[in-house]
Amino acid sequence: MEEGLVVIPKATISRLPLYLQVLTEYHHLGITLVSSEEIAQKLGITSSQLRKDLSYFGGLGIRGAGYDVTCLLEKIKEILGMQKKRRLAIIGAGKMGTALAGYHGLQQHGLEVKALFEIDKGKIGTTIANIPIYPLAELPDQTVRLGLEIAVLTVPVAAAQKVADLVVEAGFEAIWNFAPIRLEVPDNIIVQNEDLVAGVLTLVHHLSRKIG
Amino acid sequence: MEEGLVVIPKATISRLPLYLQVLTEYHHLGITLVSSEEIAQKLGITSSQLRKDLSYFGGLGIRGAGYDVTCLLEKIKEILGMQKKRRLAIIGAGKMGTALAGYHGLQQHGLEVKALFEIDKGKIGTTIANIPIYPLAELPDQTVRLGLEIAVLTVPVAAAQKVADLVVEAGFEAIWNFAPIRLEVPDNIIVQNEDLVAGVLTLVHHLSRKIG
DNA sequence: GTCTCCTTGTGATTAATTTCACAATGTTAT
DNA sequence: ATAACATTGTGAAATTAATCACAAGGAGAC
Repeated sequence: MEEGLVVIPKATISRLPLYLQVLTEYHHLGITLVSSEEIAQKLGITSSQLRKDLSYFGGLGIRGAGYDVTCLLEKIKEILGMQKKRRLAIIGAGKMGTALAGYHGLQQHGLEVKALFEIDKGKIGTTIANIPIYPLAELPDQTVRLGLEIAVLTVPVAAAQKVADLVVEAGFEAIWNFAPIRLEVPDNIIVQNEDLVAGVLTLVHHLSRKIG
Repeated sequence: MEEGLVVIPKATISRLPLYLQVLTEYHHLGITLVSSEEIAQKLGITSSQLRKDLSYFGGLGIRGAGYDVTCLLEKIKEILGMQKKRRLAIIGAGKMGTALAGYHGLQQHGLEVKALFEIDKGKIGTTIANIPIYPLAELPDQTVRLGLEIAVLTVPVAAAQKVADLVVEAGFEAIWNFAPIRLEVPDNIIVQNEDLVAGVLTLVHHLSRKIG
């Protein structure tokens, strides 16, 4: 299985964060070796799917034994591009912005929240979780000065498109969008939509099939 | 296309919340009729995919004209099981729990947050966004009293499995889990994982392919 | 009413993904 | 060193999903 020649299925990439999650758990428990069957059961998938997924990245396992947890963790981090630290800015210091600013999970995965941006004058100049809050007008300057790459949009839906335009203008490479709207941005800007409502509606759909 | 006989693809179901999102947008703009091509462009999918998806639910469109926005919205809400209101409880009144308690998007989709649960004595007895905070010990009683159905888990990862056990014990039907861990629960309990880290890591992967 | 135009709905086709089944190959015990 | 065993890695088969292409049918003009 030579890398570069083979295209890696989107479906495989989408599962890598899950693998990262359970492997991190095993790592914390001090487990060094794990079989595809164990991981698969934990995730509710088949072991052959896990093995097929991992096979795209070369022979990572040890036949007869399983996978080395540390080794596999490193490999997945590499594939996901997590070796390099990324600098984020949160746009919108409301409830959700505040929650994300204080979320340790980001830091733990190499994601550094360097700045918050707001229009509310009362918040500007203060900090949240030691992260300074700047006026939105400073977005272009601070983007360059701090080397910001990813913009986290936690603004009201009515403002989201306008803020997205500013973010693109300021030179961000990617947007992590929490507003329930499809943003229109140039093709070279990466957008990841984090639609919480979509998630819970999937749950509601299953629930209504279960209990009516 | 007779309903009941045909199985609806999972992929189709997973797109319904997106359709709901853009249709709601059109509805607010006062647009009453929309073509599959318009919706598809907004979502970055093909119009034939949209039409195929909708075809599973019967002839919802008007040939030569498009789809009636209001009518289609109603139908999608029905399919997703959104007609009935659902009662939620947020377990963990930290930053994320607070953010969700004040999030209007839930209310707008028929999801009523009736209670928060905490172990921190300082928070118990107070309210967040007019929602009372109860001690975790009252979970079983309040679940019955308030008719709670969906538990939103916004507790630290170290506590998540234990809290999930309590939630199942208390009689909840479903769990919306924000902790980055795969919960082990009985088969009849619905779990929807909302792993924010997974979302942003997908973004990081794309970013590292783009700029290294 | 008829003709033209437009957009849906869908069978057929192609592509993507998952599962199967087993050969390959490493581990462990003796 | 050899045998018995366990688990990976992977072609082939099966399943699921997306796309194509066009017939069906409703809207609007005149």
